[in-house]
Amino acid sequence: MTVKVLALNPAPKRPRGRPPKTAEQRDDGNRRRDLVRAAAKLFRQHGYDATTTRDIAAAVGMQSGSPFYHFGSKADLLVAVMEDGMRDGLARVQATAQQVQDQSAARQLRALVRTHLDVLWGPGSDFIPVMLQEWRVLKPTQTKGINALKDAYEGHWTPLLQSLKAQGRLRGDVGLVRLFLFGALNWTIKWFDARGSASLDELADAVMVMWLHDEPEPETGGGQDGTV
Amino acid sequence: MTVKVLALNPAPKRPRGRPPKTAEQRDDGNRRRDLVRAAAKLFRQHGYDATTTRDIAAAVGMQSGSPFYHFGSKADLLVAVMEDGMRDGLARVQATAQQVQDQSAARQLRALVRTHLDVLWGPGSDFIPVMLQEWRVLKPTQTKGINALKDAYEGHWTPLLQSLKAQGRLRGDVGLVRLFLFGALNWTIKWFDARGSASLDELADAVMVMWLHDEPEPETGGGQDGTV
DNA sequence: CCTACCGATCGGTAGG
DNA sequence: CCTACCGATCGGTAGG
Repeated sequence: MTVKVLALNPAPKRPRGRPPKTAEQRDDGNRRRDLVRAAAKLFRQHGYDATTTRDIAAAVGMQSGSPFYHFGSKADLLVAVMEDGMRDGLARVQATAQQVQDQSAARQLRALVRTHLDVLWGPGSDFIPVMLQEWRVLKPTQTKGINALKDAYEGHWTPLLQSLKAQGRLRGDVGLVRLFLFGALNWTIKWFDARGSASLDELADAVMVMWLHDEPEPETGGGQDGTV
Repeated sequence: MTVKVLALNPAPKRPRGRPPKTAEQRDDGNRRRDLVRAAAKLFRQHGYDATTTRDIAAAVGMQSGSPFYHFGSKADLLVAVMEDGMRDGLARVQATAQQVQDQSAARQLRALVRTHLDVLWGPGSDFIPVMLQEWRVLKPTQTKGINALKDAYEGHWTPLLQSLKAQGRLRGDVGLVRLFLFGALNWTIKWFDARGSASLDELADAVMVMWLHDEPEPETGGGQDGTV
């Protein structure tokens, strides 16, 4: 049995003050999530500035002032969208990295690329596109926490790119490779149509074909990996 | 002597109503350009929505309502920024393409890439970044003319990419290659710092190193490149 | 979380 | 191109 022993938290065993509406209680934590989800969708469709807090409220059946019961400002809502998105994206990348850790570096990269495309385009993923497109509306103080998540996200890629470069299958400065690779993938939010002709798998394949160079031939007869 | 014989225009030989300030007269056509330039700069810095028509007016020393003497709406100003930017960008790409037409396909591509980076990052080039970032605020009817310019711009790339693919130096579907290549380059508007460590030349070199594959070896025995 | 509301801002216009 | 202004919208708040 794991028992939470967080020193803070005044042990809210029994409800205080608020009438015991169990149905509403159950929703309670979800209302905030509903707002974030609706905000993500609307921000993605129309942009942050063009979306009003009234739009977001209406999308979840609230009155115009009610979002401010959950969030201090419209910008805080945007921060929440980005943070939730990055937290989820990071989890997905971590899961993928673990699943494929025993495979070849090339296969690992393909898996990460595919996961990244899914983070951008999979069902219910408006969060990261919003982050990518609306990054500049936030001030540095507001993006501190998100930056930490982004660093962790990118951290999963660098060693892989380095090992592929060591194998001669990737060329150029690894830092630039990563930036250009993310650029190529992230830019899909400007042109890719999920209902269109190409699939995410085809996109991932194309990336690999374009970027991965042939394995250098072994020097001597029996060399197995390129070096030795 | 070229004499304007435009049937319309009631021949404004002598100034009517307005006092004959010749200096102001000389600026007349430039005021509009001033507005477009100021708009580009401000749109780039703060985004379209966050920039007010008052900001733009102030930037060129006008009163708040005066931009609407030159432009019907704020959106029209954005259209003008994009159109001017694309017209200039297209001219630059055309000039480059002509200058290097006798060089190898690889050199031609490198030249185009470098020019594109200059369109994005050279002095006074806020126009295209604005276009790339604010594309979605315009309705399809407003982007018709710009789309034609974009098609022409991209038209300069496709045959080159095709010939590089035929040489085996570029891999994957040419359409996707172009999209991913533009993506990688355009995404620099999100991270590149013109005052930073890397130069535009280094960026262009990195792109070539990453994307271009080794030339396939000749079929017959005397292989000259990687083998023997 | 709703009701009722404020204060500021902003695109745009009439009229010269 | 300026003066003076309108009308609407919008983020946010008090008070329950």
